[in-house]
Amino acid sequence: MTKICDCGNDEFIAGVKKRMPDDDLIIDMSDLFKIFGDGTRLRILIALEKEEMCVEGISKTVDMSLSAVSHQLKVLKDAKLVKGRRSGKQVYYSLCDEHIFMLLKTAEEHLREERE
Amino acid sequence: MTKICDCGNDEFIAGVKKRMPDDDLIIDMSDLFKIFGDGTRLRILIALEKEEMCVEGISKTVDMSLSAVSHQLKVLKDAKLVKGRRSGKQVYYSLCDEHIFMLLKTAEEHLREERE
DNA sequence: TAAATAGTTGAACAGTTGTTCAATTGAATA
DNA sequence: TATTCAATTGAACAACTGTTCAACTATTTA
Repeated sequence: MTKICDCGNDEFIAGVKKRMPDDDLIIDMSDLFKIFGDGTRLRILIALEKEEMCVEGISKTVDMSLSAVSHQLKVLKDAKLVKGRRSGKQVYYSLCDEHIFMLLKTAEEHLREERE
Repeated sequence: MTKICDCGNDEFIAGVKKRMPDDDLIIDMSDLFKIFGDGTRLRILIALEKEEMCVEGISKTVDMSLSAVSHQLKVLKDAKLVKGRRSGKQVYYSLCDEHIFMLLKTAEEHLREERE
């Protein structure tokens, strides 16, 4: 008979809702994570952390076709995660923001710890 | 005539490759990010950071059907991000690991900074 | 200017994902 | 025990995603 769960109480739910970040921020967050959530893109980002590279170099490093890499670079560029600078025939890509790399490091460390 | 890009040099590529994390880790990382890359799951995680809740409570908080929430809870449970404890008719869910929450906070802060 | 090289782009396709709906399970209560 | 409530599960379906292929653009070199 006793109500254990407070979830029937609308005020309780409203209280939790109020403490959540606003919807726009949550959408932005999940969009950002979505970008990291693909192996090819993640490998491109990690590769670019090591070296600035042209598309062909990235393609060889991550073992993906030139076209596939170029498509993903566009996604990363649109998300302002990488930038390209043209030099002659090549376009050299690098990370926009080293800052974003803390995210990847944090995830990496978490998983490493989880492993042993 | 001068070769500007070092990407034609196989040793250069091999060098970058060697400095990358191994494939398994990259797959684990992208799998983790994939989970955060969905708005419903992200909202569930953020809600559970605030309060332990039963499925109906979560469902009301994130404005999704009971079934949709339950399906996503299974994904989160399989990934060891949340755990459930049964108490009577209800199952109460909470975060497995507050540690993982640093990731979300890092992303949130990054986006907040980017905004203004 | 013509050819070659580096990269981009759009359409198409297969594979994956998330939600809904209906059926089902598990626990408490009448 | 039969009923009710809370949650889970599986199938189906639509929407989305990532790769490939072919065509195209931009820059350099012959």
